[in-house]
Amino acid sequence: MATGTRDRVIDAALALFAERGVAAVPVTAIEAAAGLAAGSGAFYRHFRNKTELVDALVDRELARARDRVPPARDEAGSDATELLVTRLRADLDFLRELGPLIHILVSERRRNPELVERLRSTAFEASIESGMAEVLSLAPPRAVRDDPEAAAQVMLSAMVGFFLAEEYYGRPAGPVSAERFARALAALLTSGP
Amino acid sequence: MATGTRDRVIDAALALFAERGVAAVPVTAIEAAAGLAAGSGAFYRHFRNKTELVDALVDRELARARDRVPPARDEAGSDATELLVTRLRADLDFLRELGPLIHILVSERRRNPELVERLRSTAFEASIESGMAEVLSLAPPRAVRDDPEAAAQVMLSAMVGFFLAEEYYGRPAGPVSAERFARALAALLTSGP
DNA sequence: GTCTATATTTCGATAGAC
DNA sequence: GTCTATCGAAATATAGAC
Repeated sequence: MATGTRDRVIDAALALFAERGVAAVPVTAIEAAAGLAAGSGAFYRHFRNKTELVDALVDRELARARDRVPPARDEAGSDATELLVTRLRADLDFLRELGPLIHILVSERRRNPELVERLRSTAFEASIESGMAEVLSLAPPRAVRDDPEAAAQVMLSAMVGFFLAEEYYGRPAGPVSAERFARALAALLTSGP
Repeated sequence: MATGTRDRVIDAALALFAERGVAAVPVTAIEAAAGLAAGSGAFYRHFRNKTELVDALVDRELARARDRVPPARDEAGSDATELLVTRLRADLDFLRELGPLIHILVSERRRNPELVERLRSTAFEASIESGMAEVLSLAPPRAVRDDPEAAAQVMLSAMVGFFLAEEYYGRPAGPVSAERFARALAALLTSGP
């Protein structure tokens, strides 16, 4: 596999970086995990250095995230809360898929301020906007109607906070499962019966 | 200053670790930032190695966080939402104070699973419990009464998520200020007029 | 493209003078 | 306790055979 190795290196690095952090993973460890001889410079046939690998990795994973098709919605016969729960479940799955990339982006944020700004001004703002539209379409309570933008950020922040606690603590941090969390959040954001 | 240097080293390391991550900061950089000659082993008169420094740093900062006295509440004449906003403001200030420590704990979580568990089983669970008590005492809407534990975790997760977005993006990530965020969250969790 | 081998740099850690 | 000096280990990166 001529060009397949490059992707194997990225795959190996993605897992190692997410686990230990970029700075703590030597190139030799990446080589080993990618099935190359550790200590051979084989890595350098594919990337000039570790920095360039990080860039390529982030580019590839962000593109992958962008291209991900949102699952088709089956809304028939559901009430507002139920619809929102479905969305929140999908959001959490998405975050979980992106988990390794997120850890890397966080640990590399100081070395890549332009990337941070790109994410903020596109992904973040788009999330708020779409969250606002969603929540407004679902018979929201007064608190949501009063400031839909802030309510959308509450929704987004809560999901991110839950996801990160899950990641940090290894498993659900408390007695509240993801499903129960999503239901509680959805119930707060919709009037319900 | 005999023992003062030790604390200066910890202070310097706290800032550097939070900024770049523990693994990426060499001992020489810590020495320089603490006013010692970079490359001299002066560091090793105070700590056996970097691992021991991390332990001492985390211990010191966690003790500092535990000893922090919560600001006295002045509740007279406030309604439920207002009381909760006050609490959320204080929570966010607390998180901001702990910012550097939080980054270090996150980046070191794989190397210190016992510490992670200690945090989960004390700080996390205590936060949920006290959040649940607080939110139940404030004329909550039906969604909160249905599952107060989950509602408390929504509150905690939202605050953590907001705080982390602020930290990651450098400043408020979107058009919603901390104050506006706290108001929206408090309004969702209380019936309010 | 991958290997063995190695040059080079950086970092962790210690010895000994002051 | 801090310094200069330095050793040894580990990591980055290159050279050249296959």
